[in-house]
Amino acid sequence: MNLRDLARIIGVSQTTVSRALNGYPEVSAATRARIVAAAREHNYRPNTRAAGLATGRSMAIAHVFPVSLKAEMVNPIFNDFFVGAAEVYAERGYDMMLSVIDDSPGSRAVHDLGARRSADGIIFHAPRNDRAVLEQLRATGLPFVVHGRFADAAPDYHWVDMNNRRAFGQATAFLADLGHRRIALINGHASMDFARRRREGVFAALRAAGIAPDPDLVFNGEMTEFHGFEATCAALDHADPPTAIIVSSLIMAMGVRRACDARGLRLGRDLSVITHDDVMSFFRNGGDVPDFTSLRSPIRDHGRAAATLLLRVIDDPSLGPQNVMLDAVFTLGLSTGPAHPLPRKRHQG
Amino acid sequence: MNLRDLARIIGVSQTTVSRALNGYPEVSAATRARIVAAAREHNYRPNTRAAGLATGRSMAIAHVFPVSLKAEMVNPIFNDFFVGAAEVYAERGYDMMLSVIDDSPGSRAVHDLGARRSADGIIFHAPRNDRAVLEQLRATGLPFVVHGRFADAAPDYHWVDMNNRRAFGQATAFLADLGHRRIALINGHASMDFARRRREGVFAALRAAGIAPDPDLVFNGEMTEFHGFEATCAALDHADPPTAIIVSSLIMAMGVRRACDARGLRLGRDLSVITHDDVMSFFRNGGDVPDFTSLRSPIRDHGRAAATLLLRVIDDPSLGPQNVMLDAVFTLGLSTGPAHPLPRKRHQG
DNA sequence: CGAAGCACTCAAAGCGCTTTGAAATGTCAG
DNA sequence: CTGACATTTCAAAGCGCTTTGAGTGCTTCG
Repeated sequence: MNLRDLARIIGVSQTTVSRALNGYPEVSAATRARIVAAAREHNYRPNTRAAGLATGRSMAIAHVFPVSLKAEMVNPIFNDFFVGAAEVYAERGYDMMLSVIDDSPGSRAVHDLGARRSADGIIFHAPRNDRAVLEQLRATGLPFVVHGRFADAAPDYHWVDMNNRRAFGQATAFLADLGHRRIALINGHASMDFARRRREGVFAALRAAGIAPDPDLVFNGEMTEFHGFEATCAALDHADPPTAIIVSSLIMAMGVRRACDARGLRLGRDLSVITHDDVMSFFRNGGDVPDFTSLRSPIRDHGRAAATLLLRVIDDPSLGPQNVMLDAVFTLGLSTGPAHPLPRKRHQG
Repeated sequence: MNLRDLARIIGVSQTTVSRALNGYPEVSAATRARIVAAAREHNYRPNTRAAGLATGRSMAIAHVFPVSLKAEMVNPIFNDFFVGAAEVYAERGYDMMLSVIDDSPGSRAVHDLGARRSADGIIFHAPRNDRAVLEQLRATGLPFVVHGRFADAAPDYHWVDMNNRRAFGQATAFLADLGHRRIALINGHASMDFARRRREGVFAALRAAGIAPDPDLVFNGEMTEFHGFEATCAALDHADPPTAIIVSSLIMAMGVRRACDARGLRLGRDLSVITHDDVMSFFRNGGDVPDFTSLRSPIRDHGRAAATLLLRVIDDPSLGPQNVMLDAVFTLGLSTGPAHPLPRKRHQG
């Protein structure tokens, strides 16, 4: 059932049907009602591709992951992000596309995204410290919103991010106030922008507290439970082990907990842990009282914010660079307490 | 840069350019080389919508989640599934769309998916025991592959699923052989088809071992760490508690482990646990030796299998119903051992 | 009463591509 | 040299929609 057939059945022109269904005013109420009824009866839906070709808009948003970070796409935070974004799109009739694209220097993949015109806008995920991609994005001519930020690039593009520096600085200061002097950071890959900002936040707060940051206590790696476990073991095996650990995700924190269990350490007493918590639907940080003291930043809100911003920019391309900075909420749980130095390792003492 | 401009620049007709770029044989090698070079030089990419309108194919696949199971979309297994499917699509030039659609009885959302023609095929996720949706899918006229199965419907549609009955029966038999008589099952929502099949597998194997299934030991709920934790607590509080637990996902198993830790029980000695393991990138089941005895079924393979099947069906719509049944691999870990009845609860003894 | 204005409707052009059917060119046997 | 045939190229139609510019039939006003 297409527009022509429907118009023929009703006995009016295609123009009138199109106008009636798209809410234009030049159609009498009676005609409109007749057309709407017929469209419903015949289950008519405009062909997306044809409408897109005619209007120049495809009513789809591309969510793009650089292939260099394909591993990131399996990060479950994106599910909540997607759900948040999808809610916004659904209200406005947009479809959502997922693309893993080659972002290496010689690649045309980002450019093609624009040239092929299959989406009206881009949400770019998980930027590394590589601003070349930013130029590629600009060259597409499509509006885009970056989830996260490019390091060392002027913030003259649209982005949605959390305030990593502030959140991790706050956590560090809190631990320092509790008397902790040896504070480890279990972080994502060093090439990720958020990881860099988080480390900076921790280091700055350490210095402010008169503590010299120790690079040995920073552990970079994939944001997996396994990495959380291994990094914790490594930290505890250090000659001068930490009494507190700041963790970049709840999933890694579960690995931290497992490592503590394995060594008979109790969270909040033998070892203080603060974790960033994306507040994903699939992981709850304990029940009424959170297990972990945490920096909460609901990732679904990030998805909503990014999608909302992108649609705004699509509606009004003249808009100057829009930056949305979401603050994490510091939430006290059971995993932190005053510093109790761990017994030195046996071979040390 | 569009086809017309490009053709004008090169000095040939649009037809020739189109044919040259799409690999048709009616173009001389010399002309083709000239055209390909020019296309590359001018960064030409065909407009997806226009090509789609002309060919009737949109080169996109829709991954559909019923809104009644929006909660399911945040299940991290889908990330690995997406990545697997995306790999297949990338090879063939397909885009991937994500849709959460209203699958309630009166809704036209599934129908619209077909009528709007924005995708060439559908992968339908996480079916409930509701075959009305199956009819809606058929009515779209689009090829579709179901990830999972509809209960109580003839398998006369394309699906990809794991052999839930067999896997969970195998796990149950294994535990029974170790002397366990009280075996609990921590499962997904009862309305999910896979949950039903898994329970059937467990019950059948119990009966085969001469054990009467106890519905009290079946716990349905969301596949979250939290549900794993709570169900384990509930199971252990039972008057006649289980000595073994079969768990439907590794994430829930992490909740089981947490509950054991909280009660001072050791996995594999005080309580045997077998978990289904989707082998997601984000969770590793221990290191070289798996922590949990598990039924492994790499979800990325499911994604690849479903996408491959769908493209096959798109290429050849006359294909009869194709069913891909993936078997889980039973992997021995450290979480199982011979039955040791737990001490009865105090108020009982 | 005729011109002007209004409300409504329509035919046709165009979005950028693919594909059909025809034309131009080249090749070769007779 | 001609006709038959293969090769290469092209103009034009069409995919299903939106939108422009042009009507059509009424009402209203000078």
